[in-house]
Amino acid sequence: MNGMINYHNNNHHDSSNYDEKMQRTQEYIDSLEEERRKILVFQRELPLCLELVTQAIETCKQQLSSGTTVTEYNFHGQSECSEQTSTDGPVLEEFIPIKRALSSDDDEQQSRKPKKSNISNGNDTDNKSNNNDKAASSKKSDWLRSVQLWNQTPDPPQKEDSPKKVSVVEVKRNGSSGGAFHPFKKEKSIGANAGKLDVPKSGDKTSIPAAEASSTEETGGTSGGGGGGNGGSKKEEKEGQSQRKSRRCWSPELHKRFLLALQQLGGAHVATPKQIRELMKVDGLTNDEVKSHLQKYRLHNRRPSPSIHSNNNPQAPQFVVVGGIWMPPPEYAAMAATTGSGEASGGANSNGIYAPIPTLPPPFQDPSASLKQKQRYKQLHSDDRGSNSGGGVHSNSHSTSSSTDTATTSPNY
DNA sequence: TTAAAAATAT
DNA sequence: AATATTTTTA
Repeated sequence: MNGMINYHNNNHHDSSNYDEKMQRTQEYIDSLEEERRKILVFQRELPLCLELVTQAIETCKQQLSSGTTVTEYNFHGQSECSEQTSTDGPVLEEFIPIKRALSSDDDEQQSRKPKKSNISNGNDTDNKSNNNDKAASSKKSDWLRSVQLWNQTPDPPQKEDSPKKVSVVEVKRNGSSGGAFHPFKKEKSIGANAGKLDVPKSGDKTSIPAAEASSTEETGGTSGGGGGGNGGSKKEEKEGQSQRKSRRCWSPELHKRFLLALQQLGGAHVATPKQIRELMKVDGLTNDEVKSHLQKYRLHNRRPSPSIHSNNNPQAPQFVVVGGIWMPPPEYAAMAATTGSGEASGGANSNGIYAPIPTLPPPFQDPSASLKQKQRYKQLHSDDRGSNSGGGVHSNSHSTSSSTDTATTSPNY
């Protein structure tokens, strides 16, 4: 701020050289200070960096005040940077990993190419040329905005924090209104579960996708390829199956329902899209959507890597699969203990990631499910699941009832 | 530019 | 119905 300090007001001094040096020093200090402000945000992560910069500033100021020959602090002379832990300027160059050009929130230059906004570091070979610090303030703000980008988790509106620990260190910018702009807004209280779940989806698939401003709510905001408001036209396109459906977003609630259905059907591998859809009772949900989601779910569910078996990595949260459904061990234990009703809420954790599993113990499952399990027995065993050397637990025949096979994996889904 | 999610095709 | 591929979005 107040970027320009008018140093050298009286440069009448013919020793222009001196003034020049002073000026450059001052500029450098300014740059350093600005840099420091930036780093300040990452105080936790880059304490040493902060310290370095601070020291550098002090050093420079001393030099400036003492008026001694500051002459050569050639910043990027990479020459001496090797040995010196001296904490002087040059080091700064290392720390500028910042990439911006992430989303600029509000100002959209539509259709503008994202010009590469190069962040101008303080450093410079030709400091003269780019000493346009015009950007001083604006630059700062931009940068600050970008700060929260790094973990900007697009977490959906999601019901407020569950009591669970929110361990994340991140700075969320939730508070502000601007935050989530999930196109869909579902989040009707499902907990209340009026039985009717308003689906985020537009009315029906068959109808022309176009005019969807669906009355009640939501419809996929992202106007699809058709472009949202295509008032336009292009009827000649065969209406039957024209545009792609607008992308539907599976809200946590929706997913929760999905999981619920899944569990009632006996697991992801035995459930069938149609059944799932019917069980979910979500209005407007199509088979294809469920199918797609199921596919993704299975995909994520698959054993991540055979390699890590004996390696119980303590830091990786482990999940246990029960009847084809993932659940965190503690919950599983608890549930197993109580044999209680399956209403352990699951679905999405606070991160908005799927933390699967409301599950119910094997005891009660749909008879049809078990039937299907039998039908599908071959398939289940044809895939890679036992193929790897691991401790092939499951080759032994298992009755349908005790289908609990356990495995550990990453919590990806 | 990549990766993930959803839609669509086979 | 399951899986593969393509398209869209972050």
